[in-house]
Amino acid sequence: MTPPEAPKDGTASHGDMPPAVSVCLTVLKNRSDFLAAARARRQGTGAMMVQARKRRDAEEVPAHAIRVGFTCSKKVGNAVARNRAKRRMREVARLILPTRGKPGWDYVLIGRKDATAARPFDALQGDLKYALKKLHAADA
RNA sequence: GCAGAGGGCUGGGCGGCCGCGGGGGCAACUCCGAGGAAAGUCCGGACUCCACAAGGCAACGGUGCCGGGUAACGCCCGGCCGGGGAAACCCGAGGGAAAGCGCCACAGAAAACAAACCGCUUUCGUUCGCGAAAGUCAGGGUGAAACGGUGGGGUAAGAGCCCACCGCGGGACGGGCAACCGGACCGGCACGGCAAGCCCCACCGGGAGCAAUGCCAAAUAGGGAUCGCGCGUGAGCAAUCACAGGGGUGUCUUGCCCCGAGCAGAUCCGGGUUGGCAGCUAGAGGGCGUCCGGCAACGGGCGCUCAAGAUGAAUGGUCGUCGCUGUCGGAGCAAUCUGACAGAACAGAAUCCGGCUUACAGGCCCUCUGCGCGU
Repeated sequence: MTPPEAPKDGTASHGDMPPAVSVCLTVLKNRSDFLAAARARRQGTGAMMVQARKRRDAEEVPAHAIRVGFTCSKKVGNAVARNRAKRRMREVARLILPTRGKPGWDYVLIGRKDATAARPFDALQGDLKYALKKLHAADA
């Protein structure tokens, strides 16, 4: 039931696209970045928790970059379950963040037991969009 | 066909769209990219560091029928013995109990070497209920286990006291590489079990691990406290050499190395980094075919072919379709056909190999045993 929707999603995103400069997504690797994000705003949804932080100018990261990290603790399940949850979140982030994310921000997506792996993909995308809207609104 | 036994394989296929990691390339692009257990981290190795080697002794840990295979093993194969099963086949920590110590609950008279509760027999006594002494272990009862079992002779009653058979112990000799098997003959029979209690014997084992280890870069510190060692002799202008001394691996011997007038050693406290590259994937390598040796595990030859290397950690996300299974509905005598919905396990490389163990939806194949049916 989704294939007709897929192109529509693509065209819709063209409108929102910010100037092409900022489309680079990088991955968070340092523990300190994760800790900083954890102290900032958070928004829970059905299938995941999203943390977002606007970086300070002093940090030595390109100002327009959008950075994203993924966390699945052992509570999510065994290695197979954790990997699957991370992959789905990574895919969702790849589709949504270049258009809906804000340059200069760090995002951390946290997986939930069963929910992250089982939620329909459309709904998972919706969750992230919703969370971003709430987080950005709270900042403004 | 039914019941049972053993072994092996597989672990959805195809196609869109969008991605990720690594190699090659200036680029376009192109090639490769999870498992049978990748798991538990239980054994065995390779590799690296701890400076290193030989022998003796001691300790600790492991292994434990025999032979073979292997780089090695606690693994695998073949065999032996014991036990279970009608059979195929399965199970067994399976060296030593006359080196020593220890233990053997409950029950029972008695649990390890000496003993006699009930009972049986004889003699004596008797208040005729029975009591005492002696003989005895066949019968009873207990137990996981009780001076071997059955029958006969024998006797006061009994007992390997004697005899036959079975069992047991020793055993010339024969077979086998061996575990072990057979066994003439001899012995009236003695010598209980537990070694997954200590132990003895044989064999094996140094420790730690890829966060090993090496290089580069940055940053911080060139900290503080306590303890301990040392200031030697000879030669030489000196570098240095020799000796004494100190230290080093459980210890000793032999040997070796380091220190040897400094800014070194140990412990604790405090602070900082926990980035990049190498190690890092081609090796006892996997697969297919074929030939040779071997009962087999396995070994050897030839030909072709294959190839993850990540590090907040790639190897995917999503959709369609086919196949499989189940439920419900429809058609059909039935096999079957068809529609809708649902389900599809255990599980994710982390230096690399050989094993073991554990988890696992569904499906497929081979061999053997017994019974039934047909020809």
